[in-house]
Amino acid sequence: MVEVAATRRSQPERREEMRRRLVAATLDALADHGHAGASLSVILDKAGVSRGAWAHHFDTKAEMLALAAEGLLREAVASAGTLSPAILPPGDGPAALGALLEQAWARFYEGRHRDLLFEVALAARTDAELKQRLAPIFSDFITAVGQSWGLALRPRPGAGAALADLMVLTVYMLRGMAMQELAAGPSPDHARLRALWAGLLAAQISC
Amino acid sequence: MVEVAATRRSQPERREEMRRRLVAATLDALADHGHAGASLSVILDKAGVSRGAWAHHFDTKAEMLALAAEGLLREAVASAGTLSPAILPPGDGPAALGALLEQAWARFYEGRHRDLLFEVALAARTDAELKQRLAPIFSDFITAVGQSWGLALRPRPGAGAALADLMVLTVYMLRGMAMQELAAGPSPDHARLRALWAGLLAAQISC
DNA sequence: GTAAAAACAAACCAATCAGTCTGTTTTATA
DNA sequence: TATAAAACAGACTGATTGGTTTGTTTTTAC
Repeated sequence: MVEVAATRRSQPERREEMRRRLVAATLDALADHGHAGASLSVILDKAGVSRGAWAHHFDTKAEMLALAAEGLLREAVASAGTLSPAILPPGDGPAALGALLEQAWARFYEGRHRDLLFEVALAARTDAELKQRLAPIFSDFITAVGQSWGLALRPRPGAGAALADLMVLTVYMLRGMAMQELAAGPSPDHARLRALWAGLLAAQISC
Repeated sequence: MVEVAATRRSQPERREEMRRRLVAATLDALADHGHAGASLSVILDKAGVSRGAWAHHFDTKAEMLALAAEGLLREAVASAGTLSPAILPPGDGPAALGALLEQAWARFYEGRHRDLLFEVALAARTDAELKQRLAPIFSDFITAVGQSWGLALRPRPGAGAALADLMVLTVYMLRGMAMQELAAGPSPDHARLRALWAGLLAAQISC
């Protein structure tokens, strides 16, 4: 009889991995079924975790959801801070700005990440506790975009708009476009519209 | 004993009014509690309608929700078509465009209407049947904005961007801003940012 | 090695979910 | 005015919800 060596793990290891699995499964359930469909049973199935084990690590579903949402948004804030400087090709304005837009689009406003962002924002709307925890992170995201994307950019001499403001407007536009794709499906026009936006920005920004 | 004269109503009247009440209550519940919290019981409480009466008029909650969402969006499409021409003050560009933006903002992207728009869009994401019914209306909205807002506007001679595209970008920007307010609360910067965008538009558009 | 604590499993619970069933009231038809 | 049909009310149903309870396995501390 072969005895499979039960991988012995310390309790901190166990605890951390279990909580990580549960939080990940919460986001998976949110992405797959939306806030309304992400029941505890669905989440636990995805995590492969029993109800009893779950209860040992979290008091309520709301607490677990809040933790998952906070993690998602904090990562987005951190990611926003590292977006622009590295990827901007030097020289020609519209193309470089276009590349920045495409990076932001792909990172935040397509696919699963976009879906989660919207699900979490909407969930917070009607849940005071969740809203209180998430609202400041949403604000941080905009602040991060405004402050850090401008690092590799310079306003053109005669430009009437501050760099930070232009970057915030850009993010808002991408978000609205993302919502359109979420609701109506992807549109072939959108890549062209992003390039058009980059061109308008280039009149204000040099890089 | 006073006999209150029971207001006699025809069956078509009854039917129509009951369905109208139920659809209105569905939107109220959606606005107040979100998709996840808008249970049939909540909706029926708001409507003041019994379960039996409801069942006589709708087969499923999903069907009623779809009808409510369709109505909401079709009204928005119609409203988008009548937005610009009447309200634009003639003459000076940035101010007129600013007024257009503020109109659009107030009509679509503030308060209850904004909340419902987002709730409905997100609900459709994970509900294939609902998505199939709503997606074309979301597309119609963008088409309507692109086509009709340009009626009172003219591109400036040297402008590189089509009017319709600029209007669509504008709506996307407003939407993204709306989502920020939904998630993080209203921001005093946003009115300024809208005016800033109106100024940038004025470089491309004369009116 | 042994006792305590942490981790885990699964049966269980009251409340609520969407939807149905049965019977009553109101309107329409003849 | 009698009969049928539509409108309505409220009790009821099985499934599912978030959460609890009881008992077992694994890790830790002595």
